[in-house]
Formats: sequence, C-alpha cells, structure tokens
Amino acid sequence: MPSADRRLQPRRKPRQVRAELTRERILTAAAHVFAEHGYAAGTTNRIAERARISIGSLYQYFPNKDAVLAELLVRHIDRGTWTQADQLDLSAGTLEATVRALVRDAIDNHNDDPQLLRIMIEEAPVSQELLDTMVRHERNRVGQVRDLLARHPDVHVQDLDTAAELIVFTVETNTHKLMAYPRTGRVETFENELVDMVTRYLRGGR
Amino acid sequence: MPSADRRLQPRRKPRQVRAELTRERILTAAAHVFAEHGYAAGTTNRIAERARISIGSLYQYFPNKDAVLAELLVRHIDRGTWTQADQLDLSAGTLEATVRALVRDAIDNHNDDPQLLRIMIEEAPVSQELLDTMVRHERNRVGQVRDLLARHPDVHVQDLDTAAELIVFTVETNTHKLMAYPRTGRVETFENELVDMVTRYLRGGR
DNA sequence: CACTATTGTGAGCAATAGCTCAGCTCTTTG
DNA sequence: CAAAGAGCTGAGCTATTGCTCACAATAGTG
Repeated sequence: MPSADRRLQPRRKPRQVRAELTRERILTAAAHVFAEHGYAAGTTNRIAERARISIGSLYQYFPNKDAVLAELLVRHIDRGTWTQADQLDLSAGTLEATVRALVRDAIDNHNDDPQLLRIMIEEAPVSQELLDTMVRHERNRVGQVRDLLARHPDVHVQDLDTAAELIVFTVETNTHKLMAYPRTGRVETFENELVDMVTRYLRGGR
Repeated sequence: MPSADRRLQPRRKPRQVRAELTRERILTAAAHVFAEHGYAAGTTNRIAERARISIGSLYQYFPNKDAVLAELLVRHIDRGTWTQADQLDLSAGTLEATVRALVRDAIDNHNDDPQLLRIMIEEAPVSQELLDTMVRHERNRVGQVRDLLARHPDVHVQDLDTAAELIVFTVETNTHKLMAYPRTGRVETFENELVDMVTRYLRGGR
C-alpha cells in the first residue's frame, strides 16, 4: 500500500482536449466507484474499467490512488461557494433567518452526492498536504462566520472566535449526519431544532 | 481483503488462564498498534509481534482482523457507564450544571486514548453487526437524555426527541474533535461555549 | 507417568491491489 | 505526408497482507 504523503500532482499536464476529457472521465468514474464501493474496495482498476480507459491512462494523470480522491475532495471544497456575507440581512431581529441561511447552505453542499461525501469524510486517508488544504479552508469559513457574528447586533457570546468555530463545525457535522444517514423523522424537524440551537445560543441573554 | 460482515466471534473459547492472558495481550497490543499506525497499517502480524505471541495464536481467538478492532470498540462502548440520571440535580435553575455534567462525561470517555478512539471512529470498517450494536447503544443514550430533559422544569424545546438526538450527537462529536485534534486555544473556553450553546438552546424562551 | 485437551508456533500460501513500461495509436505541425 | 510528440493500452511485476495448517509445547487428569 502506498504511503499517503506522496506527491499528489499529476505527472503530466494534459495538452490536448482529448486528454482533458480522459481526466474528467476518470474523476467521474472515480466518484461513482468510491460512492458505491467505498475507498478501500474502490480499486484503481475498477475506476479505469468504469471510465472505459486503461489503467495506464489513469496513472498518467494521477500519481497514485490517493490523488484521485484528493482531487475530488478539493473540487468539492472549492465548489462550496458559500453564500456571500453581504447578501445576508444583518438588521436586528433577523438572527434566525441568518442562521437558517447558513444551515441551508450546508445542506446544499451535501446534496450532490451524500454517499461520496460520506466516503470522502469518513474513509479517505488524508495526507498532510490535503489536511493543510482543508484546515486552511475551514479557517476561512470560520473567519467569515466570525465577521458575520461580529456585525450582527443580536449576537451575544463570551468568545466570538470559539463560537464561530463551534458553529461551523456543529452545523457541518450535523448536516453531514442528516444527509448521509437518513433519519426516520422528518428532515424539517431536525433542521428547525438545529437552527433553534444555534440561534438561541448566539442570541444569548437570559 | 476480508469482507467486513464475517463472524466476529472467536473460534475457540479460552479455558485456561494462560489463554485468557494471551487474549488480553493481543487486545492491548492491538490498541497500541492501531493507535500508532492506523487501521490499515496496523497489520495482524504487527499486532502479534507487539503482543509477543505468534500470528497463529491471534487467529485462534479472533476470526479476522476486523474482529480485533470490533472487540476494542465494544469494550469502549461498554465502559462508557454514563452518569446515572438519578444523581443529577433537576431542580429549576440548574440546567447549566446538568448540561456541564453531560459534557464532562463525554470528555471523560475520550480521555483514555484519544488516538485509538480517533482510529476507531474514523477509520474502522464497521460491519452490519457492529453497526447495530452502536446504533442500539446510541438509542439508549438518546432515550436517557430525552427522559432527563422531560423531567427538567427549565427545558423548553419544540421536539423533545429530536432535541435529545441533536444534543447527544453534538456533544459527542465536538468533544471528539476537541480531544483528537488539540486546539490552540484553551480547552475550557471551548467547553464553556459548548455548554452555553446547549444550555441556551434547551432553556429556550425569548 | 502416561494420556488427552488445550494452547502456542511460524513458515509460507493465496489473494489482491497498486503501479510500471514497452510499444501502440492518434493528433499536431511544418 | 511524414516526423515528432502526446496520449493510450493492458499484461503482468512487485509488494503486501490476511490468514492457514501441520506440528510442538504446555497444562490438566487419573
């Protein structure tokens, strides 16, 4: 088994359209295979088979198996455009709506392929390099949320930085669970309670 | 690679003390090896080597590699005795203390070996059988918490069942993150905010 | 002490998966 | 159109790992 901290860059950059297409075929196939079989059982040969390309082609664009999943993860992260903070209503009395927007955003990010996301989050071997990328990204989000909270008049917490961290992680994780493991109850109920929890927490007071 | 849903029971029950001791040696060694190398790289041969027994002995008590980690996980679950609900103060105005007790409980359960727990939670291949055990256990906890909330006079939420689920998962997950990935800030700060979030949520009102 | 049952041993088998490379096909270019 | 480079192929090499089994050692028993 290969060590996880090897280079994740492809060995050759595609120069023809044909090549770019092959790369996409590989990634699409990989997404399906990983989602269906899991990471360990999602072999490179299976991916190549599904993409209808030879195994050799796969290794022309990805130095190893980890790199394929890493690319998928990075793409997912980059896709999470995140609702612009500017668009949010920050006037007093709208805290709940703001929080709900955040939650909805998280849900949207999980809507594409919950199974694949589950694999990526729970089974992927995370290299140091990839971990750094993810940490950096999370820091960004936390920073955005912190600024958001700082500007909102209704927010009253002890430690703003910690609160931002707590909220981002809690919303993200609960949403993930909600989407990857469909519950018996109604989804809305869960969403409502989650929104309530965050809102009441931020509103503080007593 | 073996399928995860094979029998998890040992093939032979130990009848002599010597055998029971060997079994323990294996589990202790496995805990160290998994914590240090992760699940995939924690090979059975490495475990046997560390336990100073032969690989054959390992397979006399565990039908396959998964079973070893499964046993460790079950033991961890069973160890989480959970503060008796009776001992908690349920009089009005003590909600925060009650919540803090729950959080402290979660922290205690992660104190033994955060690294091993991280492996078990994030890397272990979970068989259907094991999953059932875990689900059953979580249902118990959720039930306990729901009863607790139902009895406390200060609790005001829309849906009690969902609230219990949400809280158990949120506290568990945040604690896990806190312990497995040591933060830069002070731990107490995070604990305080987490307690605040849950408390304010439950207290409701507006 | 002899006999049986239990426990322990470790070389090596079987299976699998990641990955290579020599040579082919297709595209571009002058 | 021909040469050169880019892209593609897939049989099979290499390495690893979970696991078996024939045998040895130890403990229990009358």
